[in-house]
Amino acid sequence: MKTWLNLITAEMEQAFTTAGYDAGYAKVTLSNRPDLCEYQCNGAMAAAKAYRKAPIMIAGDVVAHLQENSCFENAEAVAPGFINLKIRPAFLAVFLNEMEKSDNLGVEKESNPKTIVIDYGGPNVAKPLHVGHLRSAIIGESVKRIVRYKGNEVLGDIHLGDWGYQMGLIITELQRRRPDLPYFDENYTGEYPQEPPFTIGELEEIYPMASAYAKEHEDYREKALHATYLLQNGHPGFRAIWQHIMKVSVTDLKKNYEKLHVNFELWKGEADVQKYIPDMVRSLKEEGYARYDEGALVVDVAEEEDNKAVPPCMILKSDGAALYDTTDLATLLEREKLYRPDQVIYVVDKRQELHFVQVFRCARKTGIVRPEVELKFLGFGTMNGKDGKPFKTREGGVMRLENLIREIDEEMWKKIMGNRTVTAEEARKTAEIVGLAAIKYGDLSNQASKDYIFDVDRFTSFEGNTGPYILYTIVRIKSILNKYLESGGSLETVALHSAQSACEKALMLETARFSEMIETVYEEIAPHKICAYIYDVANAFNKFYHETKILSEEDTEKKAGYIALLKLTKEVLEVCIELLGFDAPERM
RNA sequence: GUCGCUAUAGCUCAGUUGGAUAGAGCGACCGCCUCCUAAGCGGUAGGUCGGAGGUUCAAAUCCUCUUAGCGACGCCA
Repeated sequence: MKTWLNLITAEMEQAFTTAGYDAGYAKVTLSNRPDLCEYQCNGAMAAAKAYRKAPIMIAGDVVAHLQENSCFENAEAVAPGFINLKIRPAFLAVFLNEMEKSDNLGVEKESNPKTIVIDYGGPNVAKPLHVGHLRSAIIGESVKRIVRYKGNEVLGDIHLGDWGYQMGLIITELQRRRPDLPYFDENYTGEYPQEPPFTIGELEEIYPMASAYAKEHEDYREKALHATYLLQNGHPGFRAIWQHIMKVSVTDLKKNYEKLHVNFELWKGEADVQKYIPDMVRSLKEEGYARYDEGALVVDVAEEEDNKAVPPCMILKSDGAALYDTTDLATLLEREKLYRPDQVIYVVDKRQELHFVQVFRCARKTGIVRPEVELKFLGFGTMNGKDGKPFKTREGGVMRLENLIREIDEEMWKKIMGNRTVTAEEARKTAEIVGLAAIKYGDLSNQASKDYIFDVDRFTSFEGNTGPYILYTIVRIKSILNKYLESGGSLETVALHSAQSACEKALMLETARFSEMIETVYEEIAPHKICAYIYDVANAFNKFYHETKILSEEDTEKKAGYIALLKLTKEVLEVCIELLGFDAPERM
């Protein structure tokens, strides 16, 4: 099904063509002067130069050539050459009824579905999730849902940090506390225990303690580094501990991400790709891509057009150890091998951009990825506190994600209890649903690439452009539809009619934009445009609601038309919040 | 030092890829509940789009210069 804008542009193109002008000038856009018109076409002004004619002449010409019964109820040429357009209500109603009946509210699936891997999340095993992980999770999940909605095959990969120094630290600390464990007995030959020697609570206490201690004590640090080395080289006892750490930690991570409504198809990590590194390094050397520089093995990735120096991609440190360039290359290698993706999208802190430029270039140059694979870096900005500086706890420490969520839920709960008479238990559940919406909407309504200010008071507010306001609007619609059903109405038989009031038409025009909006969001990977859109829809609905008696409308035909419009509005809003990654409650 | 990003109302942000009088929300002020959730709706005040040039019928948007803030620049990830 064509998008609304394409549909009405097609009529304008037809008018341009019959008037003797290139159809390329016929693009119709949303009006920026709502007081004058609903849509406009500025093509006459662009065409003026090419045809050596006054723009107003062209505009008048085109208007005269519009078909008698076109989708435009009114078309007017205005100085210096604008064409102001008003939509014929009956035409709009027909479009919306078709949209309602179509499969995806009129959104076309990708004709050549791609296989896409999205790399987001990126938590470190054994370290608690903190606010720094929030943006990647929220944005990545939304991006995943958007590209999937368009019909692509999408794999979300959490890309765990599970192979680093933190593992050595934990092993070292565990050994200090419990040297009697079999993992540390070099002569031990039996099976290691099935049960992990720690709980998630202990693990979370061990890591920060060991990390701080190592900074103060050089010998301890050396030991942890050596333990890391032994682990990475297959020490059986340490491998067994590593397995325990992974199991305990991943279980906990799954629980936490679930709370955020973020889920991953792939729980791959750095450890999974270590096995590819030796062969990869060998072939990079053999094929002449890699060279030694100051003792380190590097691949040059600078290009002539660069106006800044792009340092080479480092494959091995001078001590022979791999580093993150290496791991990311090996990860691409594995993805090619296992999934053959058409596209890989990285949702990562924008400060890592240079690193990914290096990795992408190196992967292309050396043939680790096929030339046609699209590698995309989606950098996001920092989440700041009200003071404009990176978000911290009141004490100045790193804010744990759990605590942040708890704080928001608590705030939400207070507001719900203060305003409505619901049971405390229902309020708890609702607070969690609304709280998640508050956090996600607060994040996603900003452009991902920019830094933004995380303001609890503002995000949890029910007023203005917030998650709770959107949910409130949906709940209002649900409530009316439920009452309609209770009174014996059916949602199956209703159909939209031509708008009879300005606010009804405004709401219909907003809903009609849905598929066009999705196309833009998909092309630009811009979730914040979904937020801007649903805010417009919610405003249009609330105005309509305020001015229209729906359930008490006596003309049953008319009432059914209203109900159909509400139903469609609800569907649009629900698809949108689904793509943003949160749900609406039944009541609030 | 080099390169990049950002700068729009008191605050937080949009701005349909160059169009008409630059828009929202919050905060301030003023109205609207016998009525489907007032967690709503309407209105008033608030701007040299960081600054200076340029490109053209038209610039917040494109180009150059400039100021300020932030960030990245081989052996951490």
